[in-house]
Amino acid sequence: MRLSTKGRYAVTAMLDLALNGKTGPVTLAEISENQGISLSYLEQLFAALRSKDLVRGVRGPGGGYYLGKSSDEISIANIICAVDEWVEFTRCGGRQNCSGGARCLTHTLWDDLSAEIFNFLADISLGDLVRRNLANRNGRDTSLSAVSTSSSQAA
Amino acid sequence: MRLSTKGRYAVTAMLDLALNGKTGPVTLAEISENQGISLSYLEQLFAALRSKDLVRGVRGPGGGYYLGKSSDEISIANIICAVDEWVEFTRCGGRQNCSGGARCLTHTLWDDLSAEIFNFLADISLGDLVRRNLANRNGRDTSLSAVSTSSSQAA
DNA sequence: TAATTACCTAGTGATTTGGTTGGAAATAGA
DNA sequence: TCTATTTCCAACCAAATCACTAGGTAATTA
Repeated sequence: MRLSTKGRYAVTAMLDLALNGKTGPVTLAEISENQGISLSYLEQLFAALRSKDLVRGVRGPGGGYYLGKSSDEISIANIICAVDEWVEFTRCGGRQNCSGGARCLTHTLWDDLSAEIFNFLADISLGDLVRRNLANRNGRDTSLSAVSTSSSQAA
Repeated sequence: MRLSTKGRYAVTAMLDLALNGKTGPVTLAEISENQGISLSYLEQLFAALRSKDLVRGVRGPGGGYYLGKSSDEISIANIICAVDEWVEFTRCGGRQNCSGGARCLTHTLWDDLSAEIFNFLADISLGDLVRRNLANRNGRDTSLSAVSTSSSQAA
């Protein structure tokens, strides 16, 4: 898995779209202005998002972008994978030349952990984030998703 | 947050250390051999891990690295933060010049999500991963941590 | 026709990645 | 004490990635 600033930009832009796209299409110029991301960089990100059907573009005056599907059907994992080229994990290409077994062992552990992280992000949708915010206008600490058993360790 | 191949290398190396360090110190040469990571790159990673007291080095023949504390006291988030320089999230530096409010809104949403991801990774320890593997020798699908409510969405 | 917008391609400086080289300091064993 | 081993440390490097700029073309509206 890969979670970089590029993915953050994409998620941020999609959030902007989910929040402001209720009435009509949102232009990249608006998102650029709102989020402080350069227009051309947004174009590149949205090319990737469009290829995965996460957004739908409308050309011409009055055009812009819509979400490609309902905000509940778009997970954070979907967005990050679209722009960050889901890096395939080196799992020794099956079982070949995995010297000693110690290598395969840690690879397996890492793969399991990666899958867990992916599932975590796949379970949070754009809709979840938006609703959480609306519900949290003056309240506090609304749980983001079904998953929320944090405690024990801090930074 | 930031989850790159660099962090993956660090987690993988720490897993190797947790698995093989029961009897004595583990040399970087062994980890390099086991995991296919260059020795010098490991040195750089372990310099960062050492500065955060996640590992303890012993010089000289028969030397190597120990875990700096119990594997239960080392979270995945600890490891990734040590090598990846925990990127501070642009939250508009407080509340200044955040045009329109739409920007602050998505920033807040992103910050909340980031915190959630961090908590998720902070709740998984090296010890969890090791125990999961031992428990899963011939069994299947042992839950990794307390957190495991996945369903609904897939890739 | 003109303005607006998505869409496309190429390039660019800065940073990060993952690695190499060449050591120095500490320690165990001969 | 000498030597081998190992961590430690600094500088440097090619390749990739990041975030952006520049300069268009295609579709659509008024």
